[in-house]
Amino acid sequence: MSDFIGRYLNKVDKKGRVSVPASWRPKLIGQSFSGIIAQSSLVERTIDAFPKEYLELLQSKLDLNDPLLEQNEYESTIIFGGSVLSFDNEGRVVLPEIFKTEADINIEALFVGMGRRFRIWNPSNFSKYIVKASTYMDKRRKI
Amino acid sequence: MSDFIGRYLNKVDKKGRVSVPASWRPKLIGQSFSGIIAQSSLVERTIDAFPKEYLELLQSKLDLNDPLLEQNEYESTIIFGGSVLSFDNEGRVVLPEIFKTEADINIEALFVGMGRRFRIWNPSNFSKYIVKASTYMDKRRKI
DNA sequence: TTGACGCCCATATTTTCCCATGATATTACT
DNA sequence: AGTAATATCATGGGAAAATATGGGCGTCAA
Repeated sequence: MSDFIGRYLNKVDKKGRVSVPASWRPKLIGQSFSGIIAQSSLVERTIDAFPKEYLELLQSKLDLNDPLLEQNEYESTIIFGGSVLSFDNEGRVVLPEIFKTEADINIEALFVGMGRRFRIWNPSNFSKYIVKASTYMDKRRKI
Repeated sequence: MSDFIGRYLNKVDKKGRVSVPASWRPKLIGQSFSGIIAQSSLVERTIDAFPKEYLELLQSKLDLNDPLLEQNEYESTIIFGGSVLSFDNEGRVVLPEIFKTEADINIEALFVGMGRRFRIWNPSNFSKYIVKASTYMDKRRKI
């Protein structure tokens, strides 16, 4: 049901490789492609990541809005800041340079589950974020 | 209805393992996963824990919303960004390092039932909490 | 020819599995 | 009832398996 749960801290080696949590891999392995779709988050300093199927889900939503853009939208999602990162034999992906700078990930990468997708964080950026998120949720609870 | 009732004090061994109270285990065993979902409490110095089913309930609620909404972002990070702790053959779980520091649980773990969920406390923190809570209730009664 | 990348192998570390022990509670039997 | 046999559970530790990590080498392309 929920694909990505939990929090995993892994190291980024000098080649830029990082292990994707083993328990998540089965959900990222398809017949056409094994790996993740990633893009710099538009709202936070982090990488948004998800399986290819999730992209297709988003796509079909967009299609409802404007069927004529079908082809365009799909491609633009990938081309603008989106990357296809495929696994090596050990279940790692290579983080492109742009993510390392935009999300500030160099030594350690924190994988954080969000249900249908996940994020990859610089651990200290995540600490700040979690404070923000908690505060928000706390306020909400009290309404 | 109320799944988790009672208090149990168990030991944490040097590997970080702790037995989950045997009487609770049946409620934490599913066909795909056996164990608990845990997260640092936002409001107290303790661990909040619950069955995975509870998560799936939340997921189906979230699915009704637009996956791109920011509100979802905070929610799903809090909810799914916790930890997945699965049972070993003896019904124990391993407490990740982060809990040991954030909830201050190292030698003993006190399991406290809260109905649908339960909490795992450092026993002395729980004592303080109880004092605080009862004082609060006491004041309220006098109003 | 340098570097990025895919592929392969080696090792370290972590996690899981399996079995043993002791304590406590439960049941059976006389 | 009193005592012995049995079951349940918490706990501990060693061994095996899985995972994360690090590095080498050949290929391809700029």
